[in-house]
Amino acid sequence: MEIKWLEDFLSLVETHSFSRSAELRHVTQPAFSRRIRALEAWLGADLIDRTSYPTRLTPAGESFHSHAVALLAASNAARAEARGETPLAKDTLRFALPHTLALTFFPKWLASIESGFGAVASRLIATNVHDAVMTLVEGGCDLLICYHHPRQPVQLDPARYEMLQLGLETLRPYSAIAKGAVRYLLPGRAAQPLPYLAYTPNAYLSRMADLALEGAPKRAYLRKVYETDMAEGLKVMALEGHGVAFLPQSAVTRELKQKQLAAAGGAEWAVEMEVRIYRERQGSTPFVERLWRHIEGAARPA
Amino acid sequence: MEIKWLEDFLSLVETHSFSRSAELRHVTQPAFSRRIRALEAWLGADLIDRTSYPTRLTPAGESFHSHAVALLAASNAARAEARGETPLAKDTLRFALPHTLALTFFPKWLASIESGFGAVASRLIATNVHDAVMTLVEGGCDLLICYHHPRQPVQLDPARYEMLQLGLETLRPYSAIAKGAVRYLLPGRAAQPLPYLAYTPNAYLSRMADLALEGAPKRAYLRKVYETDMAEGLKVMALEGHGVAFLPQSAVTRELKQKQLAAAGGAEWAVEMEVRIYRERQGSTPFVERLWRHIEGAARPA
DNA sequence: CAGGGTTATGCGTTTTTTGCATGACCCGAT
DNA sequence: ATCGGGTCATGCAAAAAACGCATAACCCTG
Repeated sequence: MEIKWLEDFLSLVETHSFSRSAELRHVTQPAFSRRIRALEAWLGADLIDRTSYPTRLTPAGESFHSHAVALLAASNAARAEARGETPLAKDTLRFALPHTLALTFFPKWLASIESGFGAVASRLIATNVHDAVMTLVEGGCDLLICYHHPRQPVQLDPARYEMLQLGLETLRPYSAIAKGAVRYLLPGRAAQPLPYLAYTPNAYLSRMADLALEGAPKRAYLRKVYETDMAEGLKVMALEGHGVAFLPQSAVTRELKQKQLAAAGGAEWAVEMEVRIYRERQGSTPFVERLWRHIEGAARPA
Repeated sequence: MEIKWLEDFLSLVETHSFSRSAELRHVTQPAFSRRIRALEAWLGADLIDRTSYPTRLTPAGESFHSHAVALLAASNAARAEARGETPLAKDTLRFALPHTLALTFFPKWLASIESGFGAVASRLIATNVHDAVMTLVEGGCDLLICYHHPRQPVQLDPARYEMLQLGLETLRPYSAIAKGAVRYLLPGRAAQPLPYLAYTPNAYLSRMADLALEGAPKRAYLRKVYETDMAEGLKVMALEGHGVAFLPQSAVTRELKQKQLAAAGGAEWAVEMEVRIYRERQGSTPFVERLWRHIEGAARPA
């Protein structure tokens, strides 16, 4: 049995879809399907009821879920200890965030929390949205902060995970400024499409950018010239004038003020996302509990 | 990471030898060595100090040992539950024994224990000596009963595992009876070697039979005609007159009485082994504790 | 009962693991 | 000091496993 299979299974429990999980786990759907079957064969019991869609867990799958979480947590703990990683100082919070939020939203948000709550020792795990969700599920973090959009919902069972909205974030197209004017402007022309700095398809913001393009009243003429999975990677390319990139507003506030970047289109090209924070309902330490109450209080009036 | 690697590691902890564990785990030494390295690579820390022989555990290896045991126990428990295996009735003892002892020694021994102690509900896991030892190490059983000989010691740390001697067992060569006399008699003749019913090399008793042959004053002339890893398998072949087999005395008491088998040589061809019972010092249930005390009392006067 | 979306299967290819042969090394004995 | 038996590591070719692609089988919805 491979530990990898447990991660596969947990991803499948979140998405309820073989093809979606396969994508998120960076394998093809047949390979993913076979890995789940291998896990089932090893277990000697079916985990998934495939007779309908969306797939459901069998009772065995239901009961195995908690075991899988515990096994992964134990294996991670064993590894951490073997590596001699210093255990976290007491009351250090473990946050999991997608890269972009870690670089833009998080520092300011933490400062605002600390101003009312007091200092918070924290460890930050920056990955992509899916892995951050997996980290929460596996117990690798106390709190998860990520984007949310109705068309690309984060799959976390509300019965198990509690959620608060921390704010809103607008994703818009930006471009460098040349001679005092924005260099590229949507929608572009069919004869001369704009160079497009895109997210890799597996990135959460890739789907958001697609939504923005689909939702706009006009069709955009774009020619993909670059791909990466981090907003910051697109930003530096945009700053160099390589093209148009959809970026979260909070990632570009400084560049806008310094007139290095400008919106490459009006509000019709924008998509609004929530920024959410999640925690597991069960098993919070008193410290997490107290902080959660504070966030709740700070968020509600807003 | 593969669960298999954890079993490899536990075997290595027992034997302190890559080559010996490789043999016991049914892979070649290079493959075994690489699997241990793979485990170390995954962990990010060395487990084994290879600078001297016998190999020692590094501090990381020392600390990982208990984690590995716990992980294996958890994975086995998860599997058992997923298969819907009914949990053992309360106070059911789990015994691990090599096949031969399960068929010969155990029934009588258990009866003698029950006569003084009262009924004991038990589940018996019959495998080979090495896997039985692994079962104890992994927490898959409460009690381990196996052979012991100074030249082929069972590698269990006395600090962790408590031991009692249950009795002695003599391994001797036997052969079918033809026309009132033993059919094959050691040492045989160089010109006409005796047909030999042998244990497969990985069997514990294979080594014991070798010791018997080495320790005898005369060289034996044998021609291997059959191999299997269970004494009972050799016995049925011997009964059919296929040759000479080294068998534990307790396996042949009935056949000797019924004059179907006879010793194929005198006491000079015999090897005496202990029958031992082991348990983990820590974590015994009160019931195991009570039974252990009883065995102790029954064993000491003998 | 079509059509889009989902999981399973067949097959050729790639990657990984294994076994064998051999090298490097340690240790005790001559 | 060096030899010899035994140990673990490494190079390489063969075997096994996993993967991706194409496609079939299937389910749900309109």
